[in-house]
Amino acid sequence: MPANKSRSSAANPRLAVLTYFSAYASLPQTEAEALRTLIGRLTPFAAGSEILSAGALLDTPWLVASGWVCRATRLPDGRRQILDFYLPGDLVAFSSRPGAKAAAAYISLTRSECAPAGDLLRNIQDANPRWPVLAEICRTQEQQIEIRVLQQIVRNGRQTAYERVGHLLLEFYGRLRLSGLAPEGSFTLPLTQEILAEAVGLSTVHMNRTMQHLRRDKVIRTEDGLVTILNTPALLSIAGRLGTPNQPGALQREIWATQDLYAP
Amino acid sequence: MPANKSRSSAANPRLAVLTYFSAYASLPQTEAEALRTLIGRLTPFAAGSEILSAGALLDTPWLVASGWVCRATRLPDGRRQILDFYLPGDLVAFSSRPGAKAAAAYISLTRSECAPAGDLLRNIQDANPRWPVLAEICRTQEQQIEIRVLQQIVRNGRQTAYERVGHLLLEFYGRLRLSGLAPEGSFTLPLTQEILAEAVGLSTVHMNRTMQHLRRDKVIRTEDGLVTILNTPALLSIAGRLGTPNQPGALQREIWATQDLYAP
DNA sequence: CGGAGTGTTGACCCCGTTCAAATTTGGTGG
DNA sequence: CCACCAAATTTGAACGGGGTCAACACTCCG
Repeated sequence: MPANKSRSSAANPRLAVLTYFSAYASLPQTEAEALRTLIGRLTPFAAGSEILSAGALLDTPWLVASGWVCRATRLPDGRRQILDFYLPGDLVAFSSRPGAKAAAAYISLTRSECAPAGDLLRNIQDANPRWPVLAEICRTQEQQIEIRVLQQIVRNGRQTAYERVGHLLLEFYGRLRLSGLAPEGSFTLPLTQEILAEAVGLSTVHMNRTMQHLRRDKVIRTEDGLVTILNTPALLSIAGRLGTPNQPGALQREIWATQDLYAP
Repeated sequence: MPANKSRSSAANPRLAVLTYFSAYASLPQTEAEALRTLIGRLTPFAAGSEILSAGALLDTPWLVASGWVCRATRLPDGRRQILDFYLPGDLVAFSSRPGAKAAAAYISLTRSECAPAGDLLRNIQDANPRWPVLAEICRTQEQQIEIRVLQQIVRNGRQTAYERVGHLLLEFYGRLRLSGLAPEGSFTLPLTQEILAEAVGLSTVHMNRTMQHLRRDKVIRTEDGLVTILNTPALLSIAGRLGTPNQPGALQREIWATQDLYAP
């Protein structure tokens, strides 16, 4: 197949951030401008490079403008566990808790561009923040990170390979949609299957077979680096086991209900 | 065997809290007294009762004085994943982030006694806290919770059953030692194997077999509800795969090094 | 053209699940 | 103190999900 490598939406890496932030709340003039200056100067990171190492003070946060970043831990025997992902619009190494330290290393999985977000950190730590809406968004992001981390536990602890991969793809889709990076049910996935496997606790080989399984079931399609979701209800059901409504009420509020998690 | 059921160190449930807190920092007079008043009035929770439900505002934190508490999520098909544990001395439903919501339900696994810790929350949210040392300890606890949650991901994602159980027991041991509840290498484990399995992502049956395995290898001993660690180096090696030093340097700082995590 | 990185496939096997049933433990009331 | 029952632990047998170890194909790049 010929090179259709519009691999990144690199047209304007800043657009994703703006779309993402205004998906959460409409920014007043001042704050929109503050955000735009913030992402005015971007720092590039090479694929595989460490943005912040484990144990470091979380006093130099970043805002991802393009590329994919993660938090990861390595076991003594060399195996790696990816803990969570940071996509364009996300805050990296950001903690409003003063004196907080990185519990794991932050690593840029692809080439990426990030903006130093120290201003956002200082803004949120102030009792009367200059940019209240931005502060609110930062707080929401911190909450979302916690939810994602807990979901990662459930994924790795209680779900089958098929369900894990489905849930992860759904997470990516839902998040990228907020920043306009997943138009028409498809998004660019610039990660190797090995990396996906490291996130979801599978071997590379089985990761590959599981994706094939999802393709065979016509739930997704993949071409080049593009993932297209063909059957959203099916994917939802796979990700959340919602196909089997055994327990009647009272469970919708649980975090495990994936549906409206990314629709603020 | 005759009833040797000194099941709980219920002699004085407050002692554990005090031991625990002074393990982190020596409290000045005022703060020690503040802590003692705080745990003056304890609220009992029944085994299995919900302390705070998922989605609720985290504005009513608790301090565990006795018993075991956890955070847990239930999947639509009824299976449960335990996310993390809270032992005597630990803060439950505590978040310094204003407006934070419970990402999962808090549940008392055993009968427990907790002290309302709203004062500690207000103390830490103040820019100039009345009790600086207590504030520091609360912050440390928040950091520890994050580390534990990430470790839980690695456990469920990358470790075998044998390693998971070993690591979890080691975590319990290390934490209980800080509050004086694990004298002479043994501690009371008031949880059923089903609950342990729900934490570590195993079936109840296999949880049972794995504990037998650990006993057979003379790593631990269990009698009644008491767990005794017979071979600490072996347990450390199992928990952290430290038996195979494949990767030379630079990894000690990773959070996965379990050794000194609970020796502040 | 060669080599590294990634995706794909096949064969084999073991770790952990599932489903039962048996056994032990603990609690409760007679 | 014993009978009784529910909960928890333990055991067995059979199955299958996922890991491991190869080899191979493809693309990208120097």
